[in-house]
Amino acid sequence: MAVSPGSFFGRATVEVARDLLGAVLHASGPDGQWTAGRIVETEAYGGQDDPASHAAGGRTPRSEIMFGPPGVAYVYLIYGMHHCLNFVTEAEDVAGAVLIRALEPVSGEMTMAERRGLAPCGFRPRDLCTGPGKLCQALGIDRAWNHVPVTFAAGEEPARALVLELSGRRVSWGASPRIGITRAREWPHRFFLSGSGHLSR
DNA sequence: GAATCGATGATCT
DNA sequence: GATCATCGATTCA
Repeated sequence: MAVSPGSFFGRATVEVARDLLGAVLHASGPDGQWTAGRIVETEAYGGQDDPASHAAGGRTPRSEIMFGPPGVAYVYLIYGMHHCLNFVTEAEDVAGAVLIRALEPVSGEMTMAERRGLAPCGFRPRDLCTGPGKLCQALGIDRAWNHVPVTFAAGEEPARALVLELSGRRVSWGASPRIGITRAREWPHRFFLSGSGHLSR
């Protein structure tokens, strides 16, 4: 793959959200355990022009990261108990981020189940990563991952590394309105792999 | 299977 | 003090 993380993520948020579909995300948790899943559902969030975005009100201490360099993780806590994983997009000083909504587990399912508090055997793979909060728990991601750079090849990092495998992406995707928000609901900024059995509800 | 509802804390006004 | 991009338990079917 010829592209760098900076050039891949430093594009229009909607394009990045669509191009992430089918890519495999590998993450090494705080315990050094690797897990991986295919990205099957994303949502694009913009800047001041997007009323549903954290950056809608301009730069604040929290949204500052969305204006920063592309290709890093943005993790925040929602409803007091769930983490959400985003990737920063667009050029520097332009706000944008892609929310990762659902994964199809590829490897490390046992580790995921353990982190999610599910039984070691008998759990359903569909219960592991079919939602933003669930996949963060399964991958061991919390706010300590803020600013973690996304790379395209495994490095030496023992823990809290994000490696994205862009090869082998599928092309059959769809778009729909975003989920669970109250503003700008009608924007078709949610993207998903057609026919995936691992989409969020 | 679908619908309802409460928990919970960082952030910003 | 209002907001919020969720989940899981519970209910009804």
